[in-house]
Amino acid sequence: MARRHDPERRQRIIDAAIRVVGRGGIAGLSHRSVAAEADVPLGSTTYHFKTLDELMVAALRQANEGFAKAVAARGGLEDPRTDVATELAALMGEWLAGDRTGVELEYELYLAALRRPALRPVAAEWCEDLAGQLSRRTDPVTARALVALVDGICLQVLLTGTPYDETYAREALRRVTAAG
Amino acid sequence: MARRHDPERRQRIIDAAIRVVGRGGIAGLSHRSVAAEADVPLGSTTYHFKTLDELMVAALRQANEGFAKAVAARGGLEDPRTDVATELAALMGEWLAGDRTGVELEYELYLAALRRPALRPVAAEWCEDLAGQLSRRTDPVTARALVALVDGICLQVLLTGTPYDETYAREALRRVTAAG
DNA sequence: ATCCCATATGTACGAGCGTACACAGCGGAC
DNA sequence: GTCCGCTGTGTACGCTCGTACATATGGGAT
Repeated sequence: MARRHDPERRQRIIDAAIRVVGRGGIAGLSHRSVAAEADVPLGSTTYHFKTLDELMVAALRQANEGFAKAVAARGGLEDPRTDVATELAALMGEWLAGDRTGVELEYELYLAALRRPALRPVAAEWCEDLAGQLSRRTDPVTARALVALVDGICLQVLLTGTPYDETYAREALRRVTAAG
Repeated sequence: MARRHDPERRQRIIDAAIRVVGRGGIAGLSHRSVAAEADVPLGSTTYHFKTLDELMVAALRQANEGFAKAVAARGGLEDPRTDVATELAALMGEWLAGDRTGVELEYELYLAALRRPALRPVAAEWCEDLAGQLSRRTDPVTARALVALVDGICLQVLLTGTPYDETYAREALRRVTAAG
């Protein structure tokens, strides 16, 4: 049999789950499909994650961390010389530019919190993390509003198929940043 | 056997689908569950709706119409004496106030467009309808931004479990309405 | 009166699912 | 060295699902 006490086993399963959701959506997520993708036996997935909710929590948390790292790496949100609205609009453009796969995956896990209370704390983390980054440049209320607007704009692009309009996004974000 | 050529049959199935999604989410939607809810045989649902996507399109469209009617009935968006931001914030408060069932149902069908291209035109209709109503009071760009912000604020309430803060929503909406 | 077809129905099939459970083997406790 | 428990594995059960299909029937067209 395969080696025991594989410390990477759990991580391999999470990575596989993310690939499965990216390819076929949450609808295609099952203990079996993840096991096949990760090339581990069925019992291994059910052992490490009793329920699919648990697996989704781990996958969403990992996706969030990846996004946060990508934002931090870009660094524009910390540079006081850049305009927050411009920077956010550019960030969205970059995110939405490539194929839909990446952003679709993250939003699908994020939106799954609508019906799965277990995911809500992780979804809240995402909002708070982004709002926290923005709080270095604006007040908390504005930061929160910006996060909501970013979410709304991305969603409309993804849900309606409308192409992303960076100029429009920048203008809308700029209005929110303009204090009371 | 039951009577033939029942003209209400199709409508009964759509109504049942909406109740099923409201109760158990899209995950619980199947030809069988809808057939049971509508008290029709299985073959009836598969006959009228070859795929579940078709059924979801019909359900989302009906839900959208219900929402549009509710907004129109409130009427505040047409009264030039009211503030658009205040009116929208109040509308959201009303919508989010009761149990989550109604708004959860509509958002779940709406968000399903992320992965189901068949739903995107209907999701786009929803955005355009609301933006159209708002266009009587503001320019089209502002209207579009308001719709995005409304979506974002509602989502964050629903996804994170945060209680709705009408004062905050009104302030954020007000900033967007303030012309550039 | 006859025919045709959209509508309506019941049943059966194969696939995939979560779950449960018995068993295997490693590693630390003692 | 012995034992125990956590990690890992394979298999089988019962269920629900979409789909296909043979069949029934009513009403409009001819």
